[in-house]
Amino acid sequence: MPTESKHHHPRELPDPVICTVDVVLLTLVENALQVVLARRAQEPFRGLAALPGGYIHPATDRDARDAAERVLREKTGLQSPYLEQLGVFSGPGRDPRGWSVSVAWYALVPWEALESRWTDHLEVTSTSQVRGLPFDHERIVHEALDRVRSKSSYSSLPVHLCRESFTLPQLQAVYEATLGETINKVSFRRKMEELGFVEPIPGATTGGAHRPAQLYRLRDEFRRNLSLTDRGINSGG
Amino acid sequence: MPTESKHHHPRELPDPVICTVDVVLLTLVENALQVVLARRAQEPFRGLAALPGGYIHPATDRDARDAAERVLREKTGLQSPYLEQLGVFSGPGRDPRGWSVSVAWYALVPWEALESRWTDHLEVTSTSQVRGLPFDHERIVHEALDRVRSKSSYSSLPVHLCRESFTLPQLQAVYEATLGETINKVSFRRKMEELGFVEPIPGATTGGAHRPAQLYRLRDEFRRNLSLTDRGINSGG
DNA sequence: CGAATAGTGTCTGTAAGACAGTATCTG
DNA sequence: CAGATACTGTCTTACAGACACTATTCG
Repeated sequence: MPTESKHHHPRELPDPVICTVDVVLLTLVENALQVVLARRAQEPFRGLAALPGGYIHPATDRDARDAAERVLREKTGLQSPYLEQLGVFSGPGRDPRGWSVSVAWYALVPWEALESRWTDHLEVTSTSQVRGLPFDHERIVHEALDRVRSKSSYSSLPVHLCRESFTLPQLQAVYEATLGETINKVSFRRKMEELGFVEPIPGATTGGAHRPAQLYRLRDEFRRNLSLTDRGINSGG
Repeated sequence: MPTESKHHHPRELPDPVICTVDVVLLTLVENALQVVLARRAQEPFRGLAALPGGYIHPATDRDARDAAERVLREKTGLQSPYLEQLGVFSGPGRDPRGWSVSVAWYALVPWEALESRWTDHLEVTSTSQVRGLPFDHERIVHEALDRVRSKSSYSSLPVHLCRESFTLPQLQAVYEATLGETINKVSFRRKMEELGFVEPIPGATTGGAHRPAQLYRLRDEFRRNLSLTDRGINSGG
């Protein structure tokens, strides 16, 4: 990858670049998408709520994904949520410490996974009103939301916001929350059948008032890989 | 983004990370997708054909995209091809110099844009037989191909492999090349009408034998932004 | 039985693919 | 006019959305 044309001398390395990871951790509270923020323990922006992030540690991280998983673990205790790379945000101005590269990731977890390990340096904000974030974190959040919305329209992505077991009406509500629009019930169920990433849990149904609903679970093959369709789950992608 | 918990002392920075960009430059020769490789002028892997790449230069690059554009300019003379971020490839093993982060990009250009500035340190390889690339460049190429194929099925992406003016049958052939499958002619023309990213050039048609074809051009609004459809241009996404 | 939620049957409109037709050039 | 390529009209099929119907619980 290097290209400089100094001949015969040991070549100069360019100035070092600050290498970090940032994670947009999304969850659903009462069918509204929320971002999880962590109060910063260090400068810069100490005390401010920001995306969970940190330096890449070449000594211990196996790659950038590993760094993102470590950061998530350190700040939220989450072990292995659904995690996907969003992209790189870079430049001299985004971090006051200097020219930086941040590998941004987004993660989806059911609220219940967070609730148990909650600590007071964490907070949740509705995605519709994230404001005042340091660095370029607001831009990162918005790009993550765009990505999640777009992927939700043709994949099993939103299922990772659901608990271990869920009903189809619940899953539909989750899709509607991430897509920001209502979905036709019949079409939705047809699509879920076609995509085949959920399976009914034999004999398990919801209790409570009204007709009980069949409980479903994510099929194992789709824990790490999404199920995709080209024709779209809703009308407008 | 940093998280270490040293109190009151200036915190230790982690070891530096090698920061580079790599570009998967794609073009079409006789309706077959080709990758453009550059022979490496420097160690490691001096003399081997590899993806055009190089260090990020914090002193002069405004961001990673700027670095990728510079690298492309330096190695191929290309000024501003269609260029999109693919993602980050990282880890201790991919570069013999040490723990590295490469921001990978893919670019699409018409063959004619390259032909003129060709130099002997460049070579083209059919995407179906890229082999023996250093680093993890083979993986990067394959991910770029997946991405291009997938985006081609619902966007105007492939048009960037066409020259300034082109006919609809030519454009269809380009789509078929990137998708690797034939497309129904009527459906294709309906889709192009619907997507609306091309416009007929008034009065311009092809010469030569047979019925002349209407020449089209990319509409200005879609030079930097793709035109998207949710329903797919071909059958299988 | 009524309210409420879960789940299905079926009709209709829309959009994609197949196929065959018409159009326009060269030699 | 034959051959070749560009373009279009139209039929058929598949799928998405609308809507109404049935099913099953609780009180």
